[in-house]
Amino acid sequence: MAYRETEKMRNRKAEARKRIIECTYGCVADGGFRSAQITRIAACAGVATGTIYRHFESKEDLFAEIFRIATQREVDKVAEALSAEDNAVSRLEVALRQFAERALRGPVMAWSLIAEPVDPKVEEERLKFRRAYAQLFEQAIRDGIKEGCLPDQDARQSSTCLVGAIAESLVGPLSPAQADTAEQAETNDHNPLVNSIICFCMQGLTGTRR
Amino acid sequence: MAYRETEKMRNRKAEARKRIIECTYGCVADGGFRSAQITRIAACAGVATGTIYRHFESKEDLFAEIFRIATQREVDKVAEALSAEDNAVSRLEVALRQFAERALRGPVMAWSLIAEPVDPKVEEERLKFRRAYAQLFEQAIRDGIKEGCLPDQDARQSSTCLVGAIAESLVGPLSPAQADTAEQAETNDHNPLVNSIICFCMQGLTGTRR
DNA sequence: ATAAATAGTGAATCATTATTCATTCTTTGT
DNA sequence: ACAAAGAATGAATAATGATTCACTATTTAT
Repeated sequence: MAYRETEKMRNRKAEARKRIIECTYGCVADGGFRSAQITRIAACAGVATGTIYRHFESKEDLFAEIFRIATQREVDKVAEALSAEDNAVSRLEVALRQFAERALRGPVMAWSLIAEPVDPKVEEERLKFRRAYAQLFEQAIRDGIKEGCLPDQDARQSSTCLVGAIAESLVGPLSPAQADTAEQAETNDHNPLVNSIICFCMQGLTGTRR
Repeated sequence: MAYRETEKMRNRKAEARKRIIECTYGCVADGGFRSAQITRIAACAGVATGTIYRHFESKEDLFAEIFRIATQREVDKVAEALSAEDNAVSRLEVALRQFAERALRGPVMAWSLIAEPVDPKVEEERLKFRRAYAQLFEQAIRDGIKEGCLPDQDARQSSTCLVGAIAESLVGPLSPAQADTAEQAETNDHNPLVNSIICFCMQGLTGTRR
């Protein structure tokens, strides 16, 4: 025997892998999954196209991983907002605002995560992503019901509606055609758009029954 | 001169066009846009692939038209529900139910219209489609505010949230993986899913302020 | 230094479909 | 019947971009 993988090599490979991931992330944040071709990613990462395939089974797998990473960041932020020491209604409100404002701040990535057409494996991740959000909200809603600050309701269904209402409200402002409009939001953190969305959502949660 | 387009020919061409549209509609309703390849559509319509291009500029154009037609049907149904003689709140509730129930009854088409990845030109139609719904709801909300049965609110924003909440709630049940679950709905018109969605939405609209 | 083992390369290949266009078939008016 | 005009055909082409793989380079242990 002559060659055996050594620490040094392992590190180098890990770095290359990391670089590929970062470049893919960058490409997606910049122009969506559509614009992230293997050739471009490879060039950006300073490796040959073939090298990508030493680190990932396929483009779909790479994309799925990028999606997971990007998603995790967002979900973590919302989870953080929901774990504050406060009543459920306030926590939900802060979390919803976090969700919407972050999306408006990174519109291309948000659009990719929410609405860009993607391949099946990535779409699968998207469903998980949405469910992850919904589950966080769902738990908070249950808390709220227990605390008595929310009326009894189908927590799962309400959480799904929350995700939908926010996502839909953002699709317009986020769609590539209107990136400029969204950019304004970057400099304006008292965004009336966000306020209206949250108003509807909070009413949906807290409103009295007819 | 020897040949000039005659009524008979115009009819025949119109029929061919109609047949192409119907077959495309059928393919989409059956397996989504993805499964509607030109070859298959042509075979189904009993014409050569080239013939498709005598009637439509491109596949995208054909799809965009199909999308418009399918959409119009749905939007019309909602518009109908909203034009009833009743107060705005009741009309909105009936319309929302119409929207959701029709989607569950034709899950593949609904999925294609709401969530299937499609090409840019078709995606454009989708945005219009969603806006068309939103506009209908928006007007009804304005009516409701005027009538006094809805509290003052940003009608446009609320309507967008309505569309989002419903669409999101349906994406899970509609996604191709779960076509079977949706089929149950076909035989069960007292669907609890629909009721929960509508409950949230109506609260979002009517709820008291905190 | 040498050889075994693995890593990296990138031009060539493959796969998928939409689209074209040279050709054939139909219709129409004389 | 004939020829002009247009309609229909579908095999061939084009375009795109992911993936492969024969080859070169590098690393390691002796």
